[in-house]
Amino acid sequence: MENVIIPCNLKPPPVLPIIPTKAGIIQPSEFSTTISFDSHLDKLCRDGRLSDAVAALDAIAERGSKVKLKPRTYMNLLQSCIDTNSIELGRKLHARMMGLVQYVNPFVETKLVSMYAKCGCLHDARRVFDGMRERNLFTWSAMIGACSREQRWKEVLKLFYLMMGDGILPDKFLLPKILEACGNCADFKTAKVIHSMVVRCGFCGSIRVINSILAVYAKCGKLNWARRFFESMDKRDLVSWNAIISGFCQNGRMEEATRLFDAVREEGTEPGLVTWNIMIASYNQLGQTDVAMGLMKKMESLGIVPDVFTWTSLISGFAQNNRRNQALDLFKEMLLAGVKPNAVTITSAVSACASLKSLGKGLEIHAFSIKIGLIEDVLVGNSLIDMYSKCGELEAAQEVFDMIIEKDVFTWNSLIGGYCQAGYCGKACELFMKMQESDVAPNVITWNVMISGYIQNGDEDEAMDLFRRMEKDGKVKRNTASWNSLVAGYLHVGEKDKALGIFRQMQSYCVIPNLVTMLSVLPTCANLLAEKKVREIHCCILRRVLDSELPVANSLLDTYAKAGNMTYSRTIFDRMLSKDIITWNSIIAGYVLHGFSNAALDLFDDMTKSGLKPNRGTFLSIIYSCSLSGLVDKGRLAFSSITEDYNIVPGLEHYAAVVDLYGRPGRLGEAMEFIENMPVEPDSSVWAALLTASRNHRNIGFTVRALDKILDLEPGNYLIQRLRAQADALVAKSENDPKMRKLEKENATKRHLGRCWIELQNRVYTFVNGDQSEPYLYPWIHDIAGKASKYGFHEGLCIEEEEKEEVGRVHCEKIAIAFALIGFPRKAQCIRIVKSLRMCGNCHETAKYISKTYGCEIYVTDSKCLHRFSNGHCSCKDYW
DNA sequence: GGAACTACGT
Repeated sequence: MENVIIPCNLKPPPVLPIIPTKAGIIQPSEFSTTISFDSHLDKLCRDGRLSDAVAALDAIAERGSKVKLKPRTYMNLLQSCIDTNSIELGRKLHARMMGLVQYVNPFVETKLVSMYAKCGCLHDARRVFDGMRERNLFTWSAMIGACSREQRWKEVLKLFYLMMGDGILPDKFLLPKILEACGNCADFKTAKVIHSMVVRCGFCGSIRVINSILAVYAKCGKLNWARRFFESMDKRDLVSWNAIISGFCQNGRMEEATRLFDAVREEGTEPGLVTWNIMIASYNQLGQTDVAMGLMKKMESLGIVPDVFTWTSLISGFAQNNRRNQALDLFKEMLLAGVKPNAVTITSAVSACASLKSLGKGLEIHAFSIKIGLIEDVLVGNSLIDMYSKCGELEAAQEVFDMIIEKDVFTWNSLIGGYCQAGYCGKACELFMKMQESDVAPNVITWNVMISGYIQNGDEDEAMDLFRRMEKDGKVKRNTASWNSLVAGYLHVGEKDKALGIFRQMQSYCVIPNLVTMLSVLPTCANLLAEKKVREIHCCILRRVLDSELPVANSLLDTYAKAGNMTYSRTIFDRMLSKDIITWNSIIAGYVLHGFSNAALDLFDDMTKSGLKPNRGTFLSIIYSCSLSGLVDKGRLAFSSITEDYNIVPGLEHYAAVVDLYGRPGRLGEAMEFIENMPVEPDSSVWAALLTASRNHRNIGFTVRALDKILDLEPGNYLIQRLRAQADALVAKSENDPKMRKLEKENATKRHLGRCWIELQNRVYTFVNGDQSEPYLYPWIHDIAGKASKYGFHEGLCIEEEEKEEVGRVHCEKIAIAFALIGFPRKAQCIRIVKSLRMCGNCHETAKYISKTYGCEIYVTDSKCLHRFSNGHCSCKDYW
């Protein structure tokens, strides 16, 4: 601002009194000229004394004087209110006018509408507008302009039709706004109406109107219309090019967009900053952030300086493509380049911090946004609330919430969600109540957030109550996400069956499940008992055409593998058009699970040939495949290449896999040496791998060492205590060890852990060791077990997880197999059993024998691994 | 009195 120098010898001008002594008449002694009350008020306005002018009006009205002012005076007063953004004075003025103006003047009323509209009081503008008897083009323009500023596009279109009904046509200034609304509502019909109107009324001369029409066609995805229109244009400017390029970009047709981008030059125009921005933003949205980055470099080399749009779209592109740290680096770079971020930029950067749960960086940007005066922005505030909630800093989130003056539904939802996530349902509920009293109504998301908050914190009743009430009390229609909240909530608290129940119910209510539903429900079926359920869900996925969604296909193939159906898993894999690292890892892990190590290794080769980089999960499967195939050296090589070639720090799971690798062929010494040289402290999974190895190779010394190490780490582990006692008994060569008896007495409740489940004809049956529910099975069991032991049973180190089988205490999996084969009306071809403990050697041999003599496949998942018995062999190669 | 093409959060 310039400094105004006031000469010191000059007296300040006389100050106008608020009201002349007699209404409307000015005392000649006070003023050089006689002026009317109208001009008195005008002068007050011009001098910036708007409040005095209003006070004068007030005073006059209080005296009861009937003053008739010129409409022009009111308009000037209102215009001053607009210029100085003085909404309170404007309201006062409005109230006075109601009493003072004898006749309704559409011009004054229009001014009122535009005052309210410009000050953001859409409601009041609408009230005045609705009360008007006569509206002119200005009136409609003011109202439509206000709605368009507030992005209330549907209202804009409604107003447009009303206006046409009144016989008033929009002019070339109003048309672009209405067309913008058409674009945002995808209202192609109205756009066509306007197009023909423009042609008929001769507005074709306005390039802005023409560009707007082009933009609507492009935005509505009517690219052929847009192209034809574009080609028919007599005159095109850069904006026209931008509009058509943007249309192709938004519909993902990047090739055509690029061709058009090149065509700009051919026409002799240079692509401008906006043109580049459109291309850059599109590549970002498509996840091709590197291409976008390259474009920015190219644009800079051509001398075009990236602006806040360029930077912001790159930052949000990186943030949304799991490259949040780079997004924040870009943010810094932008500041260094001297480009001032705006609310959208800050929002993107803060949301990157939120996903990173990086409180430090979030705080920095919070402080920065205060510095540059963006803290009151609702967008910035909302993202900060989200960031603080995700970082568990609810007090800070609350503080930001309290600071936001004009809260929107996101503001409320973010904080409510934050409290729910942190488990403070009471606090969330309090806010939920307050929100209902505020002028922001809870939307379906608010209700869903509350529901999932309650259910994840174990308050099922309250959640169901909200779920029932939302439609009636909340006047909010339930959506798929509402049902998903219930499904995910039950899963969160481990209630798989209830989650599946909700899934079924949702289908009976004809609610269409979506990707999220499938991704929640599928993993619940990742076991041998649920194979049929997986097929059921698979059908549902096909019906909803969700099989083309990569995450769904990945989850489906993974679940099939875990449910024991490798054939379907492979079919899905083969039919997938695009595959990512998760796809490959899932199928490879599936083959390892089923003991097909060669298939796993072959797929690993295919995967690396396709150019994908293996990650930790891939390597884990590969080491286990090598272990299964006895390829110790190859396995060791794979383990070394984790660090050497891929720069990944191996996890404990990788170390355990290497112990398994040495352990299988009985290279126990090397396994032990490997453990001793580990750079990290081995955990019980590493020792458990050694335990398995030493048990399988009947090395009592190593067995005891491994058991002792595990007991150090998990002193309360009953199973390990039992095995340890058995080992002592074995060393003492006494079958009747007192320690063992003491242990079993103390843990009487834990003893009957031998339990298994089997699914037959859509029903799951449970059996415990020595189960007497089907006594007629026993003769068959004893007969088969006898034959099986002759067939090839060799005693291992007799340390088993459950008590020895005696007469009348047959292990449950034998009973289950017998039930499936002879107890059930239809003989099963494929038997699927889940067992709580590790199978004993005898049951394992029996299962192998049965698979050969009965020609069936038997799948047993025990606490160690999946056993697939077929034709007398087991997928674990007798090492488990 | 005023306009077209570009970036965004649960």
